[in-house]
Amino acid sequence: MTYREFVAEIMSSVEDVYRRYYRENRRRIRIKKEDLAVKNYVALINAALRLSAEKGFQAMSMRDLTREAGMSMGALYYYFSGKNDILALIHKEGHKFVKDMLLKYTAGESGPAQKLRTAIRTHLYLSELMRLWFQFFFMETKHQAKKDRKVPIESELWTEKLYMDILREGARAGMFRVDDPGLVGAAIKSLLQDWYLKRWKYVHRGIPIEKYAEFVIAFVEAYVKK
Amino acid sequence: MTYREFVAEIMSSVEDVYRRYYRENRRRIRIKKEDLAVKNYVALINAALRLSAEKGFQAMSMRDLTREAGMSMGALYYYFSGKNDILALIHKEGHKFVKDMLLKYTAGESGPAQKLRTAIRTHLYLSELMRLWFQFFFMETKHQAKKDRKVPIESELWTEKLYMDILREGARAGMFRVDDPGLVGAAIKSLLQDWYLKRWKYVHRGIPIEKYAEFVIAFVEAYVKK
DNA sequence: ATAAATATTTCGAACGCTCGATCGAAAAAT
DNA sequence: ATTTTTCGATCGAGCGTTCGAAATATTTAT
Repeated sequence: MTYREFVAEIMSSVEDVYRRYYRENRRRIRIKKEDLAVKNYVALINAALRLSAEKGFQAMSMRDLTREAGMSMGALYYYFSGKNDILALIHKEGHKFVKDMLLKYTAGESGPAQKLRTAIRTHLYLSELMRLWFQFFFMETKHQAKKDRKVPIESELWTEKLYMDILREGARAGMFRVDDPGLVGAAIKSLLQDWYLKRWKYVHRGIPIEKYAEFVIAFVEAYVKK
Repeated sequence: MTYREFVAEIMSSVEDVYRRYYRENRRRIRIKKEDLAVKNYVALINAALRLSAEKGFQAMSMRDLTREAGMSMGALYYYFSGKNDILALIHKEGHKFVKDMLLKYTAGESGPAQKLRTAIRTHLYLSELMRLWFQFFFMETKHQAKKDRKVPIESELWTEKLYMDILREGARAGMFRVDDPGLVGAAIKSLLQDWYLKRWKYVHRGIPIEKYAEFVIAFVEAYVKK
């Protein structure tokens, strides 16, 4: 599957993220009309992700955000009851979306070899489609209060476990040789992360995402192949 | 070489970093006594690195810094003419130190195979010894003005070139099979980075640094081995 | 050797500014 | 007529930086 095909398939599910957030938090949210809320959450989160990528979430002021989203301070506080709500939305809904998509795409595969390839490819494609989200996950996690670090840490461990389970399954089936699935799982995550954390490097060298996916798969398989 | 041995060898060179900074910037710096300056730069940068790791450089206030270093606001501004000077010191002197050490340790090795192993091990050990520096390099680069991103970007590309050159040398000597040394170099950097960016994971699992070094070397060699 | 004079360093209050958040009034939708 | 949403001025707190006075260290004069 090429990246283009992947995007075409998945694009429609994106707005659902905001609709679910609105429905789950109706009581807190002062806006009553769902469609209006969803429309403005899309604009606000896109603006917040853009500004956070530029200067960091901390350095982004609520005034910056209103300017970027074309909204006043007063209106903004009808959608979020504070700056921290924005951070929480991105982390919580974002990680849930990633998890759902990874599960959906890997569930269809039969053998561990093919499952490993599909997981890597889907994960990489997702990180490209949601580039600003992934960058946000990483950059804006470190310096949070303990309780706000829970979601990102659990998500990190969950995806790593996804890879570990595939590797173990392959080892049981006699297809892989894996002495330490934990280290290999961490290595896969690290290689995938490099694509969006050092994006400027790969863009500058003109490396297409499909080629990078092939490279990561080959790199990992060289180590686990019997 | 174990990590302990490496630390014992290198520790003494650390204070030199501050002494050189002071001598090269004497004109700007309002403190006249070199030893006093060096002593307080050590305390100030250590405090700045600790606070930056905790809450990020942006979120660290100059008042936080004076509290952590046991110094008043007025005194602080005798050592730095602004918050940005602190950032610049860490980036510039830090990267220079890393480069010097990598060169020093890899220069001694003869063949490309041994050179690759030594580079990986030295790089990893350095990142552990200077953990807060490396974390700072990564976290505090993204959101800087263009001109302040130059040093980190050049350093990233320099170390990657170090690996690329070793890989090419090995390919010429017929010892390695490397189709794309750029991608392999980037992958090595990514794996090394994971050690200090996701340190909590490795600490939590009780993986010693020597074991991780062996893993990275084995992982890379499995791919480049003919 | 000691006191006076000078140079160096430290101190914390104060300044101007921007921040996140609030609020009552205006506008728009129902 | 009522509800819902938007607006931008306003608040107190905290920011980076400055500054004149106090404290300390060093040099000079006696």
